[in-house]
Formats: sequence, structure tokens, C-alpha cells
Amino acid sequence: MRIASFNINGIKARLPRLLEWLEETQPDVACLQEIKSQDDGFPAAEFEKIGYGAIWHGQKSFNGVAILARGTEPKETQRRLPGDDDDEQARYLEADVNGVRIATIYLPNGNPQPGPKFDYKLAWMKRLRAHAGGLWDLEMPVVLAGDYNVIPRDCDIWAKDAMRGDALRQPESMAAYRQILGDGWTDALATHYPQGGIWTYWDFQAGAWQQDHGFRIDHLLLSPHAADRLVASGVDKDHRGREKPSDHAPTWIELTD
DNA sequence: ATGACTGCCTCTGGCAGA
Repeated sequence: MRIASFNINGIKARLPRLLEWLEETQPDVACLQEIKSQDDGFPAAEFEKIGYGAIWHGQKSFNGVAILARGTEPKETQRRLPGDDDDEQARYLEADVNGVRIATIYLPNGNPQPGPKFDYKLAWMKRLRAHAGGLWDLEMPVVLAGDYNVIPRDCDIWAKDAMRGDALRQPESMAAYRQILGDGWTDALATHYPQGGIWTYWDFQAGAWQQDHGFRIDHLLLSPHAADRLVASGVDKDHRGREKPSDHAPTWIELTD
């Protein structure tokens, strides 16, 4: 079972790239972020045509998440991250697919920091940790897949000192991420690439892609029942180099059936 | 380094992204 996470940065602008990627790599589940579309603009029929069921949680202009499943309909279990009734941002969606609980996560960027946006990021991470605790208690395979907007380690970025003042690399956000791992969640790509050097994001600006100035911010976190089944993981890097790409590359894991 | 790119909705320029 292949489960992928892909921040597509606009589902309308990226539809050709997205359909091409689905047909080429045939993921069983695709967790999407930044669809930047309202619910009624979501191109569900396009996915149905190539055999994917879908659920989505959209928002005008920004954010927005979706889960696609090959040959089945994802069974929605949660539509928003609990813990703040005033939070209107579409950043979380969760479903069961073939016995695996899967969440698509678009964690707040948090810039500029310090400031209210960074406070929102840290509060959101606290809520995520609390909700993950409840999922842990299900004692089923759980995969928390998404754009975490956290660079976990020095070896997860092209230069040790790059992005130093950025919300993606602040001690508080890195510590909050480590805290979730400390609860027992497995960072799949860190397991397979302990030395780092594997990127999931390259900025559109300043020739970052051409110079391979990237970093790793898209993560798949696994509960013990999922981690036991983990056999492979990777990044579909070549899709970042195509025409009109997202600034993120698809990131995936393979679980045994 | 002030910016660089890109998508979105449209106040077609301002905002957000990372």
C-alpha cells in the first residue's frame, strides 16, 4: 500500500501535473495540501475518471486539503483539528482507507516570527499532538501525512545555516515536532535516510531548484502498527523539475499489505 | 538583502507562501 503526501500549491493550476503523477506512480492514497480551492471548485470528476475516490475540505484562495484513494472512497472520520472552535482554516482532514487511518495535514507556516502567526503555528502543533494521542489509542495503523512546515534536523536542509531566522527552523517549532516523535511516532523518511540530504521542497526563487537548495518539510508520521509495516519510502523528485510544477515534490511510503 | 517566483481572486495589485 503506497501512501503519498503532496503539497500541490493550487489544484486548478496543478491539475495536469497531479493527474500525470497519479497515473505514473499509482499511489493507493494521496494526501493533498494547499488545494487553494473552495469546496465547489474541487475537480472530483477528474479523479473519478482515473479511478480515484476523494474527500476534500476547501477554503477560498488559501489552504485546503484532500484525500484521494485508488479504487475506493475514503471514509471520513474527522474534518477539522479539534481544540479550537474559532479556527476556520482548512488544514486537516482524516479518513479510513482499507483499514488504515490517514490524516492529511497542512501545518501553519508561522512566518513572520515572532508574532501571532507563529503563536498560531505552535498552538496548532499542540492541538495536533493532543489529537494524535487519541489516534494512538485506537491501536490501528495510523499515518499522519502532510506539509508540517518544520525542518526537523540540520541534515534536512541544503546548508546548515540557511533559514535560521525562519519559522520553519525555530527551536520552538523543532521542539514541538520532536515532542510528537517522542510520543512514539515514526518519521518514515528519517528512518530510511538517517543521514538526511533528501529534500521535499525547493523555493521557486533564486534558482533554488537548479542549485538543489532544498529542505525536508513534508513528513509521514507512523503509529507503531503502521511502522511495523513500513518497507520503503522516498520522494518523487523528478516531478519537481517538470513544467509548471509545485514547489513541493510528492513524498511517499510503502506499507506491506 | 530590499528581492527574487508563483497562485489566487480581483480593489489585475496585494497577499500568502516557506
